[in-house]
Order: sequence, then structure tokens, then C-alpha cells
Amino acid sequence: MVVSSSHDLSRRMAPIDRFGITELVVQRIKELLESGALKAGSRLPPERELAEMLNISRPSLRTALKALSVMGIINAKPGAGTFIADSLPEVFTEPMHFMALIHNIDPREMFEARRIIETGLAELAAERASAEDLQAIKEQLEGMKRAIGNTDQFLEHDIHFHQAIARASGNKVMSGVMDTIAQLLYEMRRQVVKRTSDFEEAIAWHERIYDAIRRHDSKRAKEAMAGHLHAAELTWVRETKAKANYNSRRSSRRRSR
Amino acid sequence: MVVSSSHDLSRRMAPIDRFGITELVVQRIKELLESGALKAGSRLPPERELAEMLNISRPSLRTALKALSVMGIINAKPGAGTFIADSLPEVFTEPMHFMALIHNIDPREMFEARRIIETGLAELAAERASAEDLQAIKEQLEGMKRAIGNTDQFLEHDIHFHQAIARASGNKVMSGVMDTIAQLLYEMRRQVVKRTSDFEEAIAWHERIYDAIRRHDSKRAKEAMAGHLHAAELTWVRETKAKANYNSRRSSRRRSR
DNA sequence: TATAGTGCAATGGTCAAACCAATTGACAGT
DNA sequence: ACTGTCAATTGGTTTGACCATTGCACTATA
Repeated sequence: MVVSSSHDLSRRMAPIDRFGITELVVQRIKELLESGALKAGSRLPPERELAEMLNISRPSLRTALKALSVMGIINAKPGAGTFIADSLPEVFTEPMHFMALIHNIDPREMFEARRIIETGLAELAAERASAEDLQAIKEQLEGMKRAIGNTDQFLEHDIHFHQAIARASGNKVMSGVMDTIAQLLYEMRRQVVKRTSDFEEAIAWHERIYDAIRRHDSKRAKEAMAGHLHAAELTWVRETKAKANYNSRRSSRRRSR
Repeated sequence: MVVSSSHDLSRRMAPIDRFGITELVVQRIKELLESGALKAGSRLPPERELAEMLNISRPSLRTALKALSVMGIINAKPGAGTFIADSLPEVFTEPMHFMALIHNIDPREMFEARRIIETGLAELAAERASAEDLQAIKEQLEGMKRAIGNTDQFLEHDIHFHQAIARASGNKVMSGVMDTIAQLLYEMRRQVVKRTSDFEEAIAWHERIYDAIRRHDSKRAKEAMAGHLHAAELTWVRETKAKANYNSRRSSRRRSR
């Protein structure tokens, strides 16, 4: 009776090692990426083999892989295999979504974040934009002009315009964050309002931004971007309030029946 | 033959219908958060019940939950239950790690991102910092002074100093991104060098930043933060090069045996 | 009565085996 | 040379069981 817990104790001696098997697999993938054994576009071994290699069951491995898949790190195709994502355009989207939902992020806060990030990006883009970068930005600008009257198509080019600037900045981290925030704002906007009328004003701002970047005038590029985003935020607030008034009028009318 | 592809085309118009069950569960959780049925700290139903509610198997549900767990959205405790995270300090860490690994992100790029974000945060903090915010920042500054000579402890206060400023800015999105980048940079730094000697210089910069924020001088706060980060980057480059030289000397010595 | 110990139930964690579904690629027929 | 077909490969899902940890109520004891 007295001696009973000898091996129990030795098992308790390593309590901090308590990582889930999933986290260990994720860590392992990281190491493989770091060592160069895996890189963008690489095909992972089939799940059954990989599970055997790691000496874990296939469901356990799948759990970890699915977690990476949800984050957009890997893509799995039945019949083909599982691949490391070639580019990571949406790594921050899910986390950002949940952050916004759980913390009740004010859209103003996101506009503020976008202002800081995109003014910085515009500044960098003006310093570094190559001929190809400028061409890409210009194409989106002209796409916007052609899309006057078509709100969806216009917004599409609008997004791509800002993405082109972000890419021209040469900073992948910043451009990834920017892209996520912008995407989220456009989603919210689309939920609030379907039609927007200020095509000309938006184009004028974008013209100014493009022109400044083309001349490698970082100071002007920064100012133009700041002005544009300020105007965009005002527009958004106006649209939202209109919608809110409309809704409250509807609901009060409904209540008064 | 001429008419054939009518419905084929219409089927190609909606290729995104391919959702896995995992993504549907994640989507469902999002909806529950949006509707207010779940909020920060909420306890989810036990897996067995939840699986039955959603009419899916428990492993399938678990896969989705584990994905959220890896992202830091939920915490699961055996015997207790699964809970929505009360705060989300680390939502961006995993995605950022993988982005850095896959895209071979240059540390200079991260310093650049940090410069843009933190100068913006310092500016906002100077405008908005409350008495409590200032107190929190000051405490970390004094902690740094007490920790002179103890690199690890010093860096700890250094991180918290910047986090305190981020919180004072009132912008959770930006502060989350900043925190992730800073964390990653400190990790890299810790791998490269164990001892740093410029305690006094670092403290001088932090003093300037704190002072500017305390006086609500946003322009000076911004400049001080920019100067500090510039100096920090130079230090990092110097340390890295020293380590690289040391390594290359070692390896060439090894080769010449 | 209060407190500490003990055991049971609830809950998350893992595994095994089997089957389904989609894709790919080789093979046969034209 | 082209095209349709079928089988092998591979990811997707389920069922069922068992283990490990925690929480809590119950009980024995001071």
C-alpha cells in the first residue's frame, strides 16, 4: 500500500509538457518550414503516411491539418493531396473576424487602423513603386472610371487599387493586415448600403493618390491617402446614419400599429 | 452541340459551394457570437450535446473547435468545458508566424511595419491617454530602470511598456497587430543575442516617449517613437551582423580543418 | 459543526476501423 | 490522336470505445 504511487509520481514530474497533440503537430510543421523541408506550394505526404511517420492516429493528424486549413495555411484537395499555400492572402481574416465579433470592434476603430496603415503604405509605395507597380495601380484606376454607375464593379476596382498600392510598398506584413481590414470594411459597407453615388469624388481622390505615387512624392501620397480615407469614413458614417434612421422609423411605425 | 453548355455555365457561376463541415461549424459559431447568444467568456455546451444539436458527429465538431482553439478563439478545459476567450491577445500570432516562415519575411520588413504602426499608436496615445494609462506606462518605465543589468527582465518591461502605449491608444485592432509583431521580433532577437548593453540609451528613448505622451504632445510622441524604433533596428542589425560574422568565422575554421 | 478526504460523474482528449466522396491518371476504345 | 471510363489514390466523415483530468457532492473524521 505504501509504495503504490511510484510510477504515478514519475508521470507527474513533467506537468508543463502538457501540450495537446495538435499543437505539437502544428509546431512540427513550423519546424519543417523553417528547415526548408517544406516551402510554399509543397505537397505534404498523404495523411495515412504522415500519421504513421509522426506516430499518431490519422484523426489526430487531421485535426491539426484542418486547423491549419481553416487559417488558410494549407489547402487540401481530395484525390490530389495537401499543399502548403502558395500565397497567404487571407491568413488574418478569420482571426480579425472573431476579434471584431468578440470585442465589438467599432468600425471607426477599423477606419482609424486603416488610416494609419494605408498612409504608411502610400508613403512607402511612392518611394519604391516600380514601373509594373504603377501600371497595376493605373489599371485599377481606369477600371474604376469604366465602372462608374456599377457599384459592385466599382468597389471591386477600388479594393484592387488599394491592394496594388499595398503591394507596391513591398511590405507583405503591412499589406496583409491592410487587406484584411479593408475587406472587412467593404463587407460591412455592402451590408449597409447597396448604392453609392459619389463616384466622381472617389475617383478624384484616387487620381491624386496615383499621381503622387507616380511622381514619387511620398509626402503628397501620404496626404492624399489620408484625405481619401477621411472622406470615405465620412461617407460611411453618413450612409450608416441614413440606414439607421430609416430602420428606426420603420420600427417605430411598426410599434405604433 | 451549339446549345450544350447552358447549364454547365450556370453551374460554374457558383463554384464556392464547396464548404467542408468544419467551415460550417466555424460559421455557426460566428453567427452565435454575432447574435449575442455567445460572448466573451461564455461556456459552450458540452461537445456531445453540441454535436447532437448540430446533427454532426463529435469528432467532426471537435475538429472545428480545435481549429478555433489553435487560433486562440476558445479555450477548452477537461472536466470544465469549452469557453469563448475572454480576451484575444494572441489571435494573430500563429498566422503571423506562418506568414513569416512561408514568405521568408525579412526582419527589416517587420521593423518597418512596427515603425508605421507604433508611431501611429504613440500619436493616438498622446491624444487620448487617461491617468490610468499614463500610470501603467510609467510603471513599466520604472521597471526597466530597476531591471538594468538583467536582460530578460529588462526586455519583459520593454514589451509591456509598448503594450501599455498600445492600450492607451484605445485601438484594439492596431494594438493586437503591434503586439504580435513585437513579440515575434523579440523572439528573433532572443535567438540571436543573449546580452545587450545599451540599457541607458533604451531608457532615454522610452523616457522621451513617455514624457511626450504625458504632455499630450502627439507630434513629439510620434517622433520619439520613430527615433526609438530606428535606434532599435540599428542595434538589431549590429547584433545580427556580429553573430553572423562569428558564425561564418566558426564555420570556415571548421571547414579548414 | 466544520473540515478534509474520497469517489463518482461530467467533460475534454485520443485512438481504431471502417466507409464515403472527389480527384487523378492510366487504359481501352474509337 | 482523342475521348470516355474505371480503378486507385487521397481527403472527409462517422461510429464507438477508452483514457485523463477536473469539479463537486458526499462522507468520514476531528
